[in-house]
Parts: sequence; C-alpha cells; structure tokens
Amino acid sequence: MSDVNVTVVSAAQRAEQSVTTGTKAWELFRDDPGVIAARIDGELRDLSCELVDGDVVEPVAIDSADGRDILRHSTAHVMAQAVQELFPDAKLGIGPPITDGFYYDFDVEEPFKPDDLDQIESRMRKIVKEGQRFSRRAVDDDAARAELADEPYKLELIGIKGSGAGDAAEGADAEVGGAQLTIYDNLKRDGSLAWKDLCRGPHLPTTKRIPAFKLMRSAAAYWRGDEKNKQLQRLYGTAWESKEALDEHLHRIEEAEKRDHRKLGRDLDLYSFPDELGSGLVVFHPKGGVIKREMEDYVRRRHIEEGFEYVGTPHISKDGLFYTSGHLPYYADGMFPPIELEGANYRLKAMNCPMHNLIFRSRGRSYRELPLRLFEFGGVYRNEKSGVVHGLTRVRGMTQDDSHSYVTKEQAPSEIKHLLDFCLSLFRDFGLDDYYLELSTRDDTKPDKFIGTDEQWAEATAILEQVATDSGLELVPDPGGAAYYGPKISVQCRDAIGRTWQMSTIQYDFNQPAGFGLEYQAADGTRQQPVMIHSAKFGSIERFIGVLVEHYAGAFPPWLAPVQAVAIPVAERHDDYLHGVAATMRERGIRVEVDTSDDRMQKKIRNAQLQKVPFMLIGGDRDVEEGAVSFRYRDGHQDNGVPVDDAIARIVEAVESRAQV
RNA sequence: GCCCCUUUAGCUCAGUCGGCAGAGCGUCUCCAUGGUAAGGAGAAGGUCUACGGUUCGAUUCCGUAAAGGGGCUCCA
Repeated sequence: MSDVNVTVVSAAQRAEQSVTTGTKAWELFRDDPGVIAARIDGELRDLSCELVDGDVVEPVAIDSADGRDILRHSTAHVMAQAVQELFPDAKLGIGPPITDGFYYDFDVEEPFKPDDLDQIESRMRKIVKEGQRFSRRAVDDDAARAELADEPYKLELIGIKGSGAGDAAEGADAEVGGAQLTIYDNLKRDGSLAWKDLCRGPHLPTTKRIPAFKLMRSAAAYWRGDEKNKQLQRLYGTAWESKEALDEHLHRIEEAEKRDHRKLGRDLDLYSFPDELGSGLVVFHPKGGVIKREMEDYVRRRHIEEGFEYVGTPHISKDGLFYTSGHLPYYADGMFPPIELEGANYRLKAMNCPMHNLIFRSRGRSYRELPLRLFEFGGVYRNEKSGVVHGLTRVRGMTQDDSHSYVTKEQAPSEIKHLLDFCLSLFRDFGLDDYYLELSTRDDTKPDKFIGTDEQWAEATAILEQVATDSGLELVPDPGGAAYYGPKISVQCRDAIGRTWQMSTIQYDFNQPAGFGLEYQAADGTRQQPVMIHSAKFGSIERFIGVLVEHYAGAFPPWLAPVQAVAIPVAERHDDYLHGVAATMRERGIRVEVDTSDDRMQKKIRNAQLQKVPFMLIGGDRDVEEGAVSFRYRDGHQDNGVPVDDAIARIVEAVESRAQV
C-alpha cells in the first residue's frame, strides 16, 4: 500500500506527514475530541473525508466560528429529522446556521404550538443519544430529483443550483452551494437509514457530538424570503460546544432583555405609547423630554457649527408637492392617506426634502452661496405596516434630524466626506461605538423602481463608495437598497439584543433638483443645477433615543441624565440643609432632586440606584457640621466629607465634559 | 400586510374545569428619625382590552376588532 503526503497545520505548527492511502481526516486528529471537521486546502470538509496527496489539512474545533456553524447546521438536521418523525407530512425548506444558532423552515398544515416545540426537543434528544452517523454521498441532479420527489422545496433548490447566489434565498447555499449536489444520510448504528437531506455539508461525525442545544421559538417566514411565496413555519434553535456555553448564551439574552428600551422607558418613566394615540406613536414624559431636549440642543448647536442653517417647515402640505418631488408615485404606500380640504388633498409629510427645496427655490441662488446647508428637526409620519412597529425604533410619527446640502457637482465628494465625518464625530460624542457602514445601491433588475440614467447612478455610487472606503470602517454592500432617487451610505447601529438599526443616512440625489427646477447662477453667468445631498445624522430622534437607552442600559452620562443628582437626607432634620445645597446646584444648572419622602435613607439610596441617577449627595449630622456631603457614585463607590463646592464642581465638570461616570 | 402567541390593579403576575377576582411592588394615610440597595401598620385602587355570540349566568367558551410580543416581508 502506497503512502500519501499531507501537511497538517495547527495553531502551533505546520508539519509534513506521510500517511497510508485511504486515511481519513479524523485519523489525524483522533487525540483531540474537540475537533469536529477539517479544513482541507481551505475548504471545510467532514472528518470522514479521505486524504489525497498534497492536501493541507487543518483541524476545525467545535468552539471555533466554523466549528459552531457546523454544529448548528447539524443540529438543524437533527431538528428536521425530529419534525418529520413527529409530523410526517412536513415538507422541508432550508435550514442554515445563523448568528448564535440555526433555523429550519417547514411547510406544515398546522403551525407549531409551544407544546410541539417541547415534543420536538425531546425527540431531538433521542436522536442525539442514538449517535446517528452523518454520511455524505454525491448525487447527480436527476438522481437527487428522484430521491427527493416528495420534497417540493428541495426540488426547487435543485432547479436554481448555480443560477446565481443573488437569486437564492439567504441560507439556500447551505443546501446547494457546491458544484456537486450531495445528500447526507443519517445512519443508525446498525447502518440503517434514519433520515436524509439534500445538503452541502460538512457535518459533525455523529449526532452524539452535539453537546448542548435548545429550541428557541417558532415563527413564520416566506419561502425564499419573498412575500408572494407561501409562508413556511420556521423553528429557531441554538447549539453550543458545551452546556456551560449554552447557559452563558441564554444568560446573555436575559441580560440583553433587561436593557430593552421598551422596558427601561417604563421603569425610568421616560416615554410611553398610549393606546389612545394609535400604534407607533410615542409621548415623551418629563424625564424622557430632558434627554430629548439635551440631545436636540446639542445636535442643533453642532449643525450650526458645521455650517448648517436651521429652518422650520410644516407637518402637512398639499399633495402636489410630493408629485413634484416624485415621492408619491414611488412611496404612496409609506404615507398616510390624504386629507381633503377646500378641494385639495393634503398629506402628512413623510420626508422634509421637498419643503427644503422650496426654501432653496424661494429666491435666486448664486454659486457663492454653495454649499447651502439647510437643517431642521422635521416631524414626519409614515404609514408603517402594522407588523413592523417596534418601540422607539420603528414608529409612525418621528422627528428626523434632517439636512440637505445643495452643492455644485464638483463640491459633492468633499461635502459627502464632510457629512460622514460629522456623523461619526456625533456618534463619538454620544459614546456610540458599535456600528458599521452600508452602501445601498440600485437593483439593476428592477429599473422601474428607480429613476435617473445609468451614468448618473454609476457616478453617484462611485463617489459614495470612495468616501465610505476612505473612512476605513467596515463596509457592507446593500444591493437594491437605494432610494428611488439615488444611492446612499448608511450607518448601522446594533441594539442590546443584537438587532441592527439604520441610523445615519447620506444620499446623493440628482433627481429632485431637476424635478423642482432648482438652479443657481454660476461664475460664468450660466444657470446650473445643484446636486442635493440628503443626510440625517441619527435618522430619527426617537430611534436614536431608543438605541441610547439600550446602549447605556438607562445609566446615562450625567449631561443626558434626566436627574443628575439626588440629595438624600439621613433623617428629616437634614432636609433644610440639603434643600439649600440643591438650590445652589440648580443655580449652576444641575438637575437635582431632594428626596424628602418618608422612606428610610437606605431605601432612598436604593431608589436612586434603580433610577440610575449618576450622583447621590447624602447629608447627615456630620455633613451639616462640616458644610459637606457624602458623595456617592452610581457604581456604589463613595467619598465622604466632600465640601459642597467641591461636590458641585465635580458634577459640573462631569456634565460639561460629557463624561460617563 | 402575513403567521403564531399574548391582553386580569399604575407595574410584574396568580386565579376562576362558566357563578362579577387575588399577591408583591408602587400610590395615599399613620407610626417610626433611621449613616449606605427594601422599617412597620392600615387604606384606596380592577365594568378581568373592546364589541358581538352561546348560556339562566361570560373575566373564563366562540367570533370580530384594537393594542402588545416573536418572526417574515418592508423601512429611519
């Protein structure tokens, strides 16, 4: 028997090794139970893969990113097997790994009930215990069609194989991503077939190698992500390399739920969503109002410093304006229905740009005025579909920090860079750091959804892409995500539970200036059309406050905190002293309250902690005598006997520097 | 918009296999004047989301709507 030479690469070393022909990958790693797959010449493969001469082989550990994907994908198979055993009529959709877990879609007569999940989970445990072997076999298209004749969705996937990943639903390439179709058989110990699935792999060697998993929830999802297709029932689950890792994951979810802005908004008395108003409409309570006002004041000031001029426009207008802007033909579904008055149809505005255009057009403009930057907090109303409204992050009435820069074509690149730098500097000021950029471009297959020429789109896209790339930030392409009038860069922020939300947008618009007939007089006396650049730094003030609440888990930096300090008397006889201290603090602009309730001091401290007040000033006999306070921070640490002036100076300094404490 | 789930006091939740309901926290009153995350007692507070239907009787069963939650699609 001849030998083959392979190179085994591990974290520590790279070694040439000679092995017998027919050696499988697992034989190289038999001493390491954490290895569940191999990367051979850069491709992830099953451990049962036979090695050939010249292979470069790396172990894939179950607790690596690739290893977890394989684990989760295999667990999805186990779940699908369990479902088909319990519900024989269930047809298979797709079942890929996702961040922190996996899902599998099924076409079933009756949607899954919570009880079904328990039942499926226990059947899965049985399959895991059986130690079924994942066995790979290559098939040609016709053979696959014959074998999967009862699985209409799999047949459809075979049909789209290789037709371009862009067309396949997310996750579909887990089934048919390779050049060669493969089927994985789940074999029982006696070699009999338990189940099979069209799948690219790779998989764990056996189901027994699934250390810890849990089904999370059921939901509906459209087949291949298209609203026009049938809705399938999707089961979500998670799987981890150990029971401990699973518990940690579940704990992280629990912790994240504690900082959900909808819960904190109630607990901290910031805002609410009264039924009487309707879905997606928020009222800010006094404490939420402080945060909103502080941030608006700051953002307005920064805009003015950056060369913007603050303007104001109404919430409603005759609908002709939105035909001129081109919004109504493309965006009517997103707007509230018209209100008829004096023979005209009025619309609540869903965007501010048309009104800013009217300001630009209100008199003749010179090239000397450009860039002309208009900015406002514009109240806009969008008819969001009922199923998408979500806390502050998806509402029907919102305030945009909306601006429009009118520039010459030559000025556009530097203005876009200016706007992106400005956005990012504002994010830093608010302590946000978990974000990335997205570049939304035209979907070339749907020309009717976009206006403008190919050349215009190409030019605008190139400029945005250049600026985005130069920023050095992570940049994710978003093909087809552009507005009808032009491409955009957006900044995506993550919330407490990992969902991402679009915040800033910078859009290059060559259409509205034409629609509105905007022009300026150039140096040579000719009339030229300006380019319009839309930008919102935080997108919507409401969403931004929601993200801020979650980012800080309600413990705002002092400059934003609704109540910056609470004065806590040790006993009632110290009330007057602290009222005096508080009065001095208010003169310095500090938002302070004196807690004169009849709770005991300990309870008052607890209450202030729960309200996440940054500073507590405690006053008792000793403090009154010394003209001092006991200065307690939110983190529990405390300095005693701090003279009142020092205490005030500390707070003022923290507020002015916008520091977190 | 679509699928599933939920809706009981201000909040978090029990409960009634159909006979008009409870707890903790919060609120109010009183007692207590206490030095670092819950002192004690008492009281008030609910047409059990809304509207229909079944029933002698519906908070409970059925239907519809609204609001909320988890997803999908869509979007700031």
